[in-house]
Amino acid sequence: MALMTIGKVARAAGLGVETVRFYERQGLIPAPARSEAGYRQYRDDSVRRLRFIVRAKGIGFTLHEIGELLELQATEGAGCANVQARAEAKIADIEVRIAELGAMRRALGELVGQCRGEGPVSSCSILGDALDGDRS
Amino acid sequence: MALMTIGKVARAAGLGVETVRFYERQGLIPAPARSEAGYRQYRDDSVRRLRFIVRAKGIGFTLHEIGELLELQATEGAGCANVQARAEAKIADIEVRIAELGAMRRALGELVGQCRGEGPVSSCSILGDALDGDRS
DNA sequence: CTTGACTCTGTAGTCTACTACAGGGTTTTG
DNA sequence: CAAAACCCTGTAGTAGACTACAGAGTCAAG
Repeated sequence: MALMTIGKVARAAGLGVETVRFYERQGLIPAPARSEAGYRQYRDDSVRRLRFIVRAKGIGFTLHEIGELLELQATEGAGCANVQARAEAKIADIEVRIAELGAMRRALGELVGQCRGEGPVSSCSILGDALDGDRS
Repeated sequence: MALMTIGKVARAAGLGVETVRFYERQGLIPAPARSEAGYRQYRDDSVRRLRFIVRAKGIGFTLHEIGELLELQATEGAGCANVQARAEAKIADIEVRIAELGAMRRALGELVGQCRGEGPVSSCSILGDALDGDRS
């Protein structure tokens, strides 16, 4: 399983062939070696990289942000401080998202709790309250 | 501050006028009352609703999902069980997102930890490892 | 009472992230 | 050794979420 065609990496990563080529055009994955006939030849670390992209996308990162995350990983020797700073910024970003998702989950939890049975659903405005209440 | 024009709600919510009209077309906010001249007249709860949309969007919900969240809140009396089920599904959804963001944050944290100083950044591949390692 | 800021409807353009051909060559398999 | 299944490049179309006019009416300050 040393080298595989685009169809195989795509399937392994759960993507379409066109999407893999698209990611290559976007610079998210490096252009792979080519066979004599011009076929792309991938090694299995490409699958890892593609899976990473899929997961990051699922979490809500844009392709551009994913590109940044991948660069963090790739940046060689020099600019370690830079890499670190960017990683920290990303972490802060993620923590904000987590906190806000937590607030939303709590609000929905309360909604479910109060909705128990067949009440008048009048308290469903909790949702809005809990979520737009504090903003500072 | 009983009634305001679209420009004012837009500014209060941190959006453009066109975007507010767009959200109305999409059914995310109700069509407001109109002045004699046909101007939209908003009450300040519109600002809350718009801010909710902005925040939910920031967290990574699509407009469609936001519409669903807002419906949960709005559904009157009947269909409480339905509302509950949908809220629970949304909670499960949110928890998955939180977990994945947590994994990503931990991975980035490790990256930052190891990158401390000015090492050769060779260990930066942690990023990939931690994130695509477990998938079952 | 004019001028500039604001609003209206409606349509069209932009950006992101794909997705789908067209038209052609290559590899594999029955 | 065909025929199916793949791969190639390049272009164009789609869906979501805006964003920007055009052309016209309205309101508020000086």
